[in-house]
Amino acid sequence: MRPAARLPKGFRDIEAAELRATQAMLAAIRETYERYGFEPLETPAFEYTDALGKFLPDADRPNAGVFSLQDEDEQWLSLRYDLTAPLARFVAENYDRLPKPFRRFATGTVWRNEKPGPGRFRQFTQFDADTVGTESVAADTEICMLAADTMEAIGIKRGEYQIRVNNRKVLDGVLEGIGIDPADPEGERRLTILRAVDKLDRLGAEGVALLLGPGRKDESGDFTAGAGLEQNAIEKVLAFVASGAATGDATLDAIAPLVANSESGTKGLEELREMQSLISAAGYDDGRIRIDPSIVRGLDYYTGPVFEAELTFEVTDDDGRPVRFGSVGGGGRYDDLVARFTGKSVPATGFSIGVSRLQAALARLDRQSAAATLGPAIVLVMDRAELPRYQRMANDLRNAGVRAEMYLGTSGMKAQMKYADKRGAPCVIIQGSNERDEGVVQIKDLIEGAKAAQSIADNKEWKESRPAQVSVPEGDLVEEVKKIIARHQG
RNA sequence: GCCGCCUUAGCUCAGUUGGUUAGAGCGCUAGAUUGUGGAUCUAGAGGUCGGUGGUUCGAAUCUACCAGGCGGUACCA
Repeated sequence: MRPAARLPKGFRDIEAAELRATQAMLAAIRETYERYGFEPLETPAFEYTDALGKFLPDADRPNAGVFSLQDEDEQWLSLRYDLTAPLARFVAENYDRLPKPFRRFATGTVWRNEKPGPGRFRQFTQFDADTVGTESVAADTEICMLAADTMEAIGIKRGEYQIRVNNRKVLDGVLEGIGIDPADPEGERRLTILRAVDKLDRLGAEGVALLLGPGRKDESGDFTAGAGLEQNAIEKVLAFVASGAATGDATLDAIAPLVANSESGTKGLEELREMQSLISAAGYDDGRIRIDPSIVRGLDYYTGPVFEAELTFEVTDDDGRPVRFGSVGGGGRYDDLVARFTGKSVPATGFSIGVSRLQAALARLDRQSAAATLGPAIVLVMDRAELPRYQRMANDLRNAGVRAEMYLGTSGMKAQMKYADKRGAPCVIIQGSNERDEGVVQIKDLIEGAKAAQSIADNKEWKESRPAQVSVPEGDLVEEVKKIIARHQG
């Protein structure tokens, strides 16, 4: 039986135009990260599963969320699901020789074995920057500024994005205030609360209130268990989440009374105040970076500041319905990740851009950075006996830095013209026996030709007028082709 | 994982109360046009109607299960 030619679920092929746009975006991000002084680092796609911390509890098998396989020595390997866990492994393994703080950026493919959805795939690209080895919130602030600069570097205008900042310690302070111990190792409830608050933008305050309390039934009738908080506890959490004000300082003042009785909350508030003063000193308090108590992040390894990059414009799908892309980047401080390996706490903070998701959002906006790239100039094969001659023309063009190819198929001239059209060729080079005898080549500008065609309805006229076609001496071929390309690259 | 909706040609979709050989537009291929991508006209290729069972004299149509897709929700360490 023949295998079906089919793409695995949740994966996708990426073709030329998108690939070029991706490369352009990666280059812009990289340039920004380099400018902040981060160094590139590449780690492999696979890590030992235990290094990723991905074994199922109480089982000898990796978590279902990661793609895993067993090596010949029966050790479990998993494809990385983010770039942070491999960084922690790298730092732990090379700790002594690395400069501290250690600052690196990394980009690459990550894999998650989860249910795919629109804009959510099982393989995608992230671009991370992290600073490892300092507790200073200056490092966190800088990461936020980096995130803002990066958004602008890839063509998102000021005002179209926002970097939102909060602090887990403040949140813990609020939880303490309602009788939840954040340090409780059985902190299921804390995580449930975090995740509930994380859904604020999607479900609204009423939805979150249900998730904090008895639970919520969604529109399909499915029920989600809640955190089981008392009514006044729910109100306290929601009050905190809603305490965002017009300015960072006003927000901080609004938060202050809510965490005044908590040591952790007070510490977090101090950190936020320090960040706020650094942010405004750098001028990023103009809306680029904002303190927002509703940002919590669903992951539980964050220990201090957390950030999210959001797009503030609406994106619609092909049917005009609004699409929720969620955050296009996020991060925060994770002071305990390296300690998993060394036992020694190493403070770290970082940010990850979801390149694929960001690009999908930009594509919806029709804002792909790279315009349609011109195809190669095509040398038509009019006479197969003269292949070497055509080959030489293509070579001359290539040596002059012009993308060119000789038609490599075996079809006739009409098909060759169609091929050139489909390839987006700026022009074709035609030399049949007539031209060869005269020592000339015909060069047809396909883009001008297409424009001219719009005003020609009659086929005879279309053929005879040969729009946008010139005859030049063979020696002028390269120069003429360059002229045509220059005209269309403007 | 759970809930709901959907699946007919490469794409977008028609298809009567279940009734002969399942259609259209676009796209594709070829010709009209001995050496010119467009336009026009003509012809052609392309379908086990998502799969497998069931009901029926007869199923694209009804039904059960499965797969895939979409949406919601959960999970996303």
